[in-house]
Amino acid sequence: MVRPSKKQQIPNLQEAIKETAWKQIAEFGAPALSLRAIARELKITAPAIYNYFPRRDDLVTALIVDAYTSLGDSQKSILEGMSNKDAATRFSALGIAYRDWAVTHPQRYQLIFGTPIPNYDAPEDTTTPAAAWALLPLIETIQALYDEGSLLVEKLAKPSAQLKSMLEAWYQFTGKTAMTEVLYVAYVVWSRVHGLMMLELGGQLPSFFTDPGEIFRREIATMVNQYIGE
Amino acid sequence: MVRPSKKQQIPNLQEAIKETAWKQIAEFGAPALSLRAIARELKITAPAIYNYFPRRDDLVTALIVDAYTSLGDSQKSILEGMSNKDAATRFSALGIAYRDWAVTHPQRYQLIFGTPIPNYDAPEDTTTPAAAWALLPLIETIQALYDEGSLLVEKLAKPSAQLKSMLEAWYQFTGKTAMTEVLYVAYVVWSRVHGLMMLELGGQLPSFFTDPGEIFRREIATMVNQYIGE
DNA sequence: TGTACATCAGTGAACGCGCGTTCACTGATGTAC
DNA sequence: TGTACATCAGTGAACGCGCGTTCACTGATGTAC
Repeated sequence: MVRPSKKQQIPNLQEAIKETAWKQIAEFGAPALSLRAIARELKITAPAIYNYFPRRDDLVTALIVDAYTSLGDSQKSILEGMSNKDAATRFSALGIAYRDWAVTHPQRYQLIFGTPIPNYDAPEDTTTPAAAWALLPLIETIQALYDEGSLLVEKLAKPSAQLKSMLEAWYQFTGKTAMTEVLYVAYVVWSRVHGLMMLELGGQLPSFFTDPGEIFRREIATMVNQYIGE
Repeated sequence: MVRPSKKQQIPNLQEAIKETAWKQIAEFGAPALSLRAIARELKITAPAIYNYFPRRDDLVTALIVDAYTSLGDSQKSILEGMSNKDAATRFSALGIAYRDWAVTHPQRYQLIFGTPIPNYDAPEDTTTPAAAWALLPLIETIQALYDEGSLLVEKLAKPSAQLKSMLEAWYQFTGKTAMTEVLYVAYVVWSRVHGLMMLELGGQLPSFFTDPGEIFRREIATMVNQYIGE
């Protein structure tokens, strides 16, 4: 007969904490995340969490980094084995995958791109690289289009001096790996995709909005027509 | 000599409460809104607020409705006196005004279009009409373009059956005042504009992003080229 | 003009609650001899 | 194989705090006669 132990027996408690955190974020929203609620659900005491995350913010940071990494991985893996496909196809696949990831993990999406959690200060040195990682596949793909000459740069209006210097700074920031035109297109593409996702995930659309995915795919096609030639 | 009164003397306390609420939302974010904090700042006691807002959610609802109304008024007033201007000009002015409003009132923008407040349930019958009012000028303007034949509907790909029926439902919802093609374009336009604003207001852009407004104006111009002919 | 009374906006105390975090502890497990 | 000891993950009690909401009250103001 096994005596009930006073100690918990959850293997990999660190992961269990994060999983439970995601569950709660999904249910009550990121701003309502609470260590005590997590502990309650895991049937452990709140201070036990401190063995893995010294402060609440550290847990939030870990969740954010995980989310960025998960998105970045998903973007990256969709491109793998597609290098033989043409530019427009790769670009579209990236867009579709972006939405798929967001729809599958709406909480993760809201956490990294939605309204920031109150009283949480993101440590930039941890958070920014993770964010850059998530959006790198998009930039790289557009840069590849540029390199092969199928990005319709001549269609772009001449940027003002101020915009030019801003893009220049961004160019420096990327380690001169992505051209300013590429960065501009990437930003515009991302903003469009992001806008659609925020509307779709925000839960504020009227109930007759049954197929935001269709509109999303059409917008991707629009962008392909607009920015990709050949 | 005036004896100090035990009672407060704030004229129009209702408005003062809302103003203070906005101030706090701006500073700490909407999810951190607290009646006690508002009372503290106004130097009144918390229960006094209950004379004006029976529950915390009622205050939040009032703020949301005010925000929608404010945006709608701003959109509407920008169109006034512009009926003699051409379609593209009116459309652009609406877009620029949208951003101006959002930049001037970032908290209001986040409250109505950002991540919803946890533990707050919006009363749809109050909130939805206000939201519709805010976006009406955009829809009306695009409908006017459609009516005068300058909306490039032939450029739009044929919608799938599902998208068609969804737009049909929306058409019914507007009281058959806006055509399905108009609604589609309005949604796409709104999503683009919304995406740019969320990125700009989210505060998550790197510091070298000095001029998101320029990109915004270029996107408006892009949309004019894309959707408006003649 | 002066008094008695009703109204009602704001007060102050209290409620029950959940939160993040600290602290000394316990008891199961692994290690050394 | 058996004992002594160190390690350390998780416990339980406690802290100080802020929250939304309730309640009986007070006292300034307006109204009726």
